[in-house]
Amino acid sequence: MKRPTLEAVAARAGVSKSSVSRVVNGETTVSPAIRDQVIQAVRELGYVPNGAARNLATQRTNVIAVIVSDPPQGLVSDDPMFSEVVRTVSRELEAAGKQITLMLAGSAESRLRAQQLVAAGHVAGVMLVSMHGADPLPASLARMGVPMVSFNRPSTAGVPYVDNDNVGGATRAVRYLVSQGRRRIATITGPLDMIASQDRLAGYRETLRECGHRSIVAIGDFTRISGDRGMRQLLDDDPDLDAVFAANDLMAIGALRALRAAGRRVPEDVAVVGFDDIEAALYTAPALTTVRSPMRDQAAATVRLLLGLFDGAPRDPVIMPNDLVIRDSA
Amino acid sequence: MKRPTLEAVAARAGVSKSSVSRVVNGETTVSPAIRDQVIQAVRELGYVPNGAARNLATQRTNVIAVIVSDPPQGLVSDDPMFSEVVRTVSRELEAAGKQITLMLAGSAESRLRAQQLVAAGHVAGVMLVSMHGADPLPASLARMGVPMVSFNRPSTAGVPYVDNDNVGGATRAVRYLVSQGRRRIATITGPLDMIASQDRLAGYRETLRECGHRSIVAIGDFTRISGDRGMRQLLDDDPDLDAVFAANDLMAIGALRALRAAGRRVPEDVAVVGFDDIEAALYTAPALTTVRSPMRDQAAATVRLLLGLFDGAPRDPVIMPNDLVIRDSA
DNA sequence: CTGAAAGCGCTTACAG
DNA sequence: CTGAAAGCGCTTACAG
Repeated sequence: MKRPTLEAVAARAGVSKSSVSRVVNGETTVSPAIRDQVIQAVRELGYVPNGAARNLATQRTNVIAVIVSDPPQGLVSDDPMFSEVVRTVSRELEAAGKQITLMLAGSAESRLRAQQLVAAGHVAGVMLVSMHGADPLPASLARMGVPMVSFNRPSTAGVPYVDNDNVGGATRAVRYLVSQGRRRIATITGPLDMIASQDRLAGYRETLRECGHRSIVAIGDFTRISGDRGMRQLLDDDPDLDAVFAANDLMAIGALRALRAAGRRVPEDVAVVGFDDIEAALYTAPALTTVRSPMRDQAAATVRLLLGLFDGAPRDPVIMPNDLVIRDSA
Repeated sequence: MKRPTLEAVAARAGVSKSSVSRVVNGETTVSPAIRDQVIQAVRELGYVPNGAARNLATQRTNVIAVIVSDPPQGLVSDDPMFSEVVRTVSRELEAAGKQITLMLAGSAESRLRAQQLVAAGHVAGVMLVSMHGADPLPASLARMGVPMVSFNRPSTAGVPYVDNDNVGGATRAVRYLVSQGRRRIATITGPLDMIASQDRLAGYRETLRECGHRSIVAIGDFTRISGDRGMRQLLDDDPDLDAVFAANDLMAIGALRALRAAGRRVPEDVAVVGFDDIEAALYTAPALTTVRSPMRDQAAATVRLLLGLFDGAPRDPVIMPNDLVIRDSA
């Protein structure tokens, strides 16, 4: 049972293919009589236009590639931020009539596949999510001239992006700790090849310097386990520390576990501040004080930025504000 | 700067379009001489076949639609299982040379969009994720004859699926609690329009009945907050309960918070067992005893099942085993 | 093994 | 407003 074609509809309605095409595409230059017959025939036959044929004829597609830089172990996609972003992005994109093709571009071969997809003309636009600085993909896609935006500031210049105020957020977190009388304030960073990690670390460093305190740094990778390990290491290196700023909530959760294991009370002995305000932050013991990043808004803004590109809208970066949510851990 | 076509390659290589097509598609019936010239020309021109044209000519596509039943609030996609499944599925599908289009089909209009996509011939196969029982989508897609599998047992008969042993897992959890001397064992269920929830509840009920204990049930929806609320309600209704089986880890995390707030010690006063063994289960205080569901394997198996459909492989359901992981909460 | 030709199902100037 | 015709860029019998 083959699917009905435009031609079948035309035959059924007793009009030309051109007219059917016009009606189907909502053009207004069609007489009501013809329109009705066509609509009738479409309904009777259950006609739905063939997507491939349409794409070929128009030389367009409405597919947006959402490319998530995800290493094989799945560090990124384990992050609740990932779900949040993917969900919001697909909802918004769908609402705009776009189709989304999801690509996890962690390996060299998956990056190649992403390039092929764009090269094959399958894709009208690209949205990059959490690219690592060293990733060559943004640059090579940019060279192909496909409209592209990035969720998070990418290291490739010239790609429009949306981010939240990472430096400012870290600054607020550290200032708050200082204001609470904390003096030995450590940090656990994200992977340093990501701009967000660099910015949060910069905010931390800068603020401590201004306050005349020294930096105590452990390098993590945004996973819980790296937060746990980072915290243990910090405790080893500097048993007298009285606060830690984790560059995301997942690592803060790991740090809480390490502190528990070490018998330190939170916040009495060590204050803990995270970053992101994922839902889990409400369920830790004690509940996590953290910088709330406006992921949903940020994702929606990224979609708008991409959609705007198709209409020649300005490509200016968007930086969204964030704020400190004070709970019980600091 | 237009992209080069097959025709351009043919001209450059001094051969026919047919030959170029054959080489590009890896057919073996081509003389080495021609093959080399074509490969050379392809390289020089940077030729990549136009996807739409190919799809139209072959009447095929390699796009797999991954349809996630996600209500507007995003209950499902908040779940770490979601990320895990989406990640594994896309990795496996990509490895098989398939492209994935992600659809969050929570609303009536997004369901319609999914149908249109399939009707337009854009999709070679469909993978359903966590459909609610009442969802009409599986049935209507099945009617269109598109190859389809479901991650999780769907309520629509005839759709091949992969699941894990929900009844067995719940049974193991409850048996363990009984073996530890617990007598008043409550449960917090998932949304009851999902088969997984029904099965886990059935396992719980059945086991308690066999042991001569009565059921104490609160209805949740797989979110942390519903676990918290469910637990409070259970505590109100039956202050003497000494154990709770949460139908997933997220709700167990919520229950832990409620128990903390109520001043109950875990596991001394109340034992808690979850289901899924998400990574967060390792970071709760105390660490969560839970039924480990083999999400990654299950996702991979679902992909294999779908791929098998294209080769006429058997459509038998696959049920994967799970096991109880004993930690500190019970 | 190779090539000319038809066909996939649409859209879109163009003429009327 | 309507229709005939060309064209989008491939694939694939078919003949040689």
